[in-house]
Amino acid sequence: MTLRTRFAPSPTGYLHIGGARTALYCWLEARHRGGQFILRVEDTDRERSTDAAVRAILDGMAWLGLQPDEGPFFQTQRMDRYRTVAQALLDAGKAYYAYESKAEIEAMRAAAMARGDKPRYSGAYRDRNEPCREDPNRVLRFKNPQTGSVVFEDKVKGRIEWNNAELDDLVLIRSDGFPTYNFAVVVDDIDMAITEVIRGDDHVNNTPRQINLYHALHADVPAFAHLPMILGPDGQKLSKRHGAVSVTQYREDGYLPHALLNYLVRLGWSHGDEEIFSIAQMVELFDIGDVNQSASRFDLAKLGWLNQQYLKNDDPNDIAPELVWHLQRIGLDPAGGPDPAEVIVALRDRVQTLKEMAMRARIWYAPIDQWDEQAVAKHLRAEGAADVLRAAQMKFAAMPQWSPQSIHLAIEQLAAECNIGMGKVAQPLRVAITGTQVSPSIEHTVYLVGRDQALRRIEDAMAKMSC
RNA sequence: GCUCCCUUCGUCUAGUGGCCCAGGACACCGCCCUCUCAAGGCGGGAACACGAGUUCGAGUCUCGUAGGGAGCGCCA
Repeated sequence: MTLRTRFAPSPTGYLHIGGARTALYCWLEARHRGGQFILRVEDTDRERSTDAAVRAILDGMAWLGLQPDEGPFFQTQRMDRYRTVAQALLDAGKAYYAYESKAEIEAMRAAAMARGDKPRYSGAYRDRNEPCREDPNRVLRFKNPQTGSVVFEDKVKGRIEWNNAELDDLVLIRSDGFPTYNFAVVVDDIDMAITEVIRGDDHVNNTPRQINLYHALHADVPAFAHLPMILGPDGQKLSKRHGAVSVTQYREDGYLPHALLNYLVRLGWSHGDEEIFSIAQMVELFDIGDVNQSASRFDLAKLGWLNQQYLKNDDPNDIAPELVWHLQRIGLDPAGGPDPAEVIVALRDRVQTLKEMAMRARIWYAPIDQWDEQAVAKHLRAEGAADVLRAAQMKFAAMPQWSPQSIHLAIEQLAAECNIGMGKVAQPLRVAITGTQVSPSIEHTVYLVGRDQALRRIEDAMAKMSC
């Protein structure tokens, strides 16, 4: 039997970091073992599910490159199937109707708590064998075994044993006729032939009752792997407070999908001392059984470092479209300036994100809009700066070829001729070209702005100096 | 309250009884390089939650304590 995993988000919001890692692990496990990865949308909560959320999840997965082999399937389209299975369970005497109102159940829970038990349903209708009747409170409940225990070998957490006495008779079909989560998942996972259920460890508690359902339905029980949570930097549950939680927000913040994937795969899993993994390596090395058991915190600094690694090592031409996207986002016209791939090479040692890169690239795509007056005072109004700029301007105008190498040579010559250090040439030039005292190497700064623009900006700077 | 899960540097982790007076990475600090800012190179500080037990020997096995988390829904 081939291995099949599934990612089963509920469309009540965007794809968040925790969900993305679950999806990644499901996808990797399937790829690693030559199996299939299925996407199923758990939208039985009609109040909170939205089409926009479905789209957001699909977009997030597409951006990350986690394409499902099958799906998306939607639970709302399988209602008949759940009802059929529920009926079968009822006919087999493994389920029964119960008619308590919500208030009565509340009272039951309170009473159990008062006794020091966990709040649970009493099973009052379990053995009454009453004839079925119409009632707004009618739900179908599962006859959970009352004795013995459920044992399963979790691929991440190890052996987990649960006493059936701890479990109450869960609702299968709600009073509105819709299936509950625990019932729908089991039916779906059976129908979709899922062999390995990988999900967040907030589901461990559901697993024993689901296993009992598998047994009642005479189905093979899949393997389970429960992933520890991802916490915010402060150790608290990840939330909007912590900045970006949505995967698409990471695109907007300038991260490469590969970097995010790499960060996520290392959060809870490792392979010796390795930090950087190509997608192919992840697929080759990942094993769900090697995943850690404890929760981990999200560390933006490390993601930033990883992102820069990819910025530095990927082919600039591959990254260029992403940079163009960011340039346009901040209102810059990529056509009105240098080749984005060359910009990437000039800036990738200096920034961690494409968003920062786009902002720093402004100097080449737009005129100087604001002068750093401190820089002007220090470098432009300095002794001899005017002569240096004039000389540079002449050299630049006369150069047969416009390239970083030739510019570098020209500046070196100029420094030698005037018998001054590189700094005395580079800094005034930098301020003239960019309006600030921080930019990439001077030859790239000058080169990327283009010859015409360089000559013009030097001219403007000299005009500024004299007034 | 009850049940279940978790616990190695600030963070992510290596470690499957001797190779560990605990290794790597990020972050931090220092030095070098240097036209600014970076990147890079070199170096530094920094952890086995606590207590018993098993063993010749424990980060590694067992039990307990403390701390953290999850679940206990006609939510998923």
